[in-house]
Amino acid sequence: MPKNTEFTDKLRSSGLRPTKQRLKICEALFNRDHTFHFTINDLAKNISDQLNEKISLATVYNTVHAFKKKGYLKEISINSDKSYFDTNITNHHHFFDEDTNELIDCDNQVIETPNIKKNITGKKINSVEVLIKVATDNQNQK
Amino acid sequence: MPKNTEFTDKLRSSGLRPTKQRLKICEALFNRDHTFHFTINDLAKNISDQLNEKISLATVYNTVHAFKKKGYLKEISINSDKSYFDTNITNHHHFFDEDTNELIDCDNQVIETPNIKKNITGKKINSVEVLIKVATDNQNQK
DNA sequence: TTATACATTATAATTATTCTAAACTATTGA
DNA sequence: TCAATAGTTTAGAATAATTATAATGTATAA
Repeated sequence: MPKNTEFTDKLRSSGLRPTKQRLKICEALFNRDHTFHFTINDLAKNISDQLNEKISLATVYNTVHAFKKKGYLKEISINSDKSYFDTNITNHHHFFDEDTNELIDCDNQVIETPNIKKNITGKKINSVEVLIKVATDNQNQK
Repeated sequence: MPKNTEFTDKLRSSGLRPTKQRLKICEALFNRDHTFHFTINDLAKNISDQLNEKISLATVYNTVHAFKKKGYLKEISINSDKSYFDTNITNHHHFFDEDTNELIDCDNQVIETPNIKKNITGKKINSVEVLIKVATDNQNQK
């Protein structure tokens, strides 16, 4: 659980100015025991509700994308109507519960990262991710 | 390559009325040698340019979603700013070329479907899909 | 053939996201 | 310490994808 000076260092070390807003966003994202998933709206709401700070939505967008670029966040694509982000930046896989729209992390103990037998010529593999969609047994349409 | 009467049967058998528009959309989607990926805009444009038919965008949306619900199409989520659909409804995996934004199918010969060692209690696995992101070697930010 | 339930359509509404340009602020170095 | 300046924030406008609406049209069952 890093304190604010650690966030300041973290930001500075990656060339981002440690502004008040960015520090608040760091606090909301990284001052936690567990990693989690969020949408930009969730985050903005959380900051205004829990931390009692009003940060412009545009700034939250800017900052989240800046953090993603610096590798502090990952973007996840499950359904296309919203962007989800993940504070767990390790290589890991997901269960997606289609009943509840809940996204659950799981690691290589639960799902073995598959073997890639052939690659695209001249390209480097950046990530290999598995998405498992689950739902309760007795329902078959969305 | 089914002819229109086959599309009529296909639609009727799943409880969808074989309207002029739906048949045109079937033609655009399924009258092909290979499966492919598309956005709804692509499809609407293709129908108006290639097949010389103007179908309301709302109808294309309705129809694509109806086809998805019936299992004639799959939706793919790679990036969140657009919805992609796939006429290949078999269980398969994808390479995503981050340089060109191109999505490439690959089957179980190329990527072995991974073993799931633990599932969510009370849930049924609906799909297991692997997404491999690749890019040219000497570039590391988006 | 007609009634009706389902489809289509143009357009408006909504939603997520990005853009813009002005005001603000962290940093650098005089 | 104090500007200069380059990077940031902001509200609001703009854009783009998608969904809703409500009137018109059409496939189908009786």
